[in-house]
Amino acid sequence: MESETIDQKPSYHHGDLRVQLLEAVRRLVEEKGAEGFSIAEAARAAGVSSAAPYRHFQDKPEILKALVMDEMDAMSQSMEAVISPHPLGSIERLNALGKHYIDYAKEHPGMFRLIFGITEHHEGDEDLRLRGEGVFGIVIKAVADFLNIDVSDPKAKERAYLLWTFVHGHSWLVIDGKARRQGIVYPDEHLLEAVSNGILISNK
Amino acid sequence: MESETIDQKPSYHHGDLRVQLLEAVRRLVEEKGAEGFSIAEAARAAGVSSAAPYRHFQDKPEILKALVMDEMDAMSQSMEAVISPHPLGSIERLNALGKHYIDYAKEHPGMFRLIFGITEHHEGDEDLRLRGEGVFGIVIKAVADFLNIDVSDPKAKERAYLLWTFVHGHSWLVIDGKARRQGIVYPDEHLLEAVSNGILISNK
DNA sequence: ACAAATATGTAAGTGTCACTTACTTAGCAA
DNA sequence: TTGCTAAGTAAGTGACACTTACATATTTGT
Repeated sequence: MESETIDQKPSYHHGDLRVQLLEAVRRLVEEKGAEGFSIAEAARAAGVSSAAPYRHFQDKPEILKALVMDEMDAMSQSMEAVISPHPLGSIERLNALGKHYIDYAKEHPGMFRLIFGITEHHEGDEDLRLRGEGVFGIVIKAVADFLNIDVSDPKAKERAYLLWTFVHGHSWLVIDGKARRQGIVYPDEHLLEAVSNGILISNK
Repeated sequence: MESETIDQKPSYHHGDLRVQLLEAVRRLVEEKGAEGFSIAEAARAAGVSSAAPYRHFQDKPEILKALVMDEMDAMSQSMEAVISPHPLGSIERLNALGKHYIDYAKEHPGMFRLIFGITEHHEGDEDLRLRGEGVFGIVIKAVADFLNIDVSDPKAKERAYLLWTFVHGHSWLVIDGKARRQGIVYPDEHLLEAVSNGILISNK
């Protein structure tokens, strides 16, 4: 319970601008997409001048990066959370991860596009790469456990990548409306099962 | 041989503006991405004022739509072309389609993002939906032929969709650099084989 | 052949945005 | 208290999407 919207001492200094800007940007990205939001509007939402954000972030890409880093950290945690109820090495663990990815895309399409589509101005960014590795590592681990091989076994990474391409592709096609527009109506669970069956079980 | 860049009669009317604008936009999209190009710059490239494009297109989305429609028509044709050397019902036909999709993404990432990512301002557009259906239909047909079932069999569409999610996801991950940054180095052919094997052959 | 209608161009706006610069204010450390 | 610094502001600059009023070609009807 720090300070919420309650304390409105309209002091010259905002006191919590960085955080509130990121909140505003998150909301705007969700509403208008990563390309549709403007720093100016986020500043208005936070009640400061349009120049104020530049005291906390260099430019637009840097704001987006900060948001993505926060969200990827949260993603790692929520991924761990969704697999925890299922026994180690079970296929349910893997399906839960896939479902989680797809659900996230459906519930937060704007953020999904941002997180898994960013790269434009962040091609060599090590902070982002590491976080990506963290998330992907969870999948590799689950695959390795399921196949009963070591995480360092190249096969684990290869299979994990194949699963990733599916959920990634499916997520995009769903949030872009392309799946529905082509009459694709299979429930996610059905697709996930078909995929893990084809990729992991058939040629185990 | 209509008129090329050769005839430079600087008449008031351009004569070929629509076409040249689309060419300029295609180039700019490839250089700067679908969000990075500007109508103003395309107009400069075509040697006209920044207001001229609005005689041919209502707004930015409409220019992009025109470009996408042209490109999807071309895509249908090139898809037919790449499968034609392989025997009907062969797995090579399918792999050729997948390879073609991935190669297109790699060679024209800007256009790929545009074509397979558009939807922002075109959610209900029937022209685009139909063209998507045309492209997807080619895949469904190839799958049906391979499985020796009718194209109307729901199984054909389902399997085709699974293959689509894979090549779609893989293409995005590759052009976004996420695959390479996570140390994914398998050749496309290897992945394609693993997938068609898992999705189509194992549980044929 | 010629005039009117129409298509296609321009110049000069408007409003918004990203980002900068010069200045101001508040908080903190000495 | 004094001054350094962090974090605001106002007022720009230049680019862009899109509009409006006007200009010039081309086409069409007679």
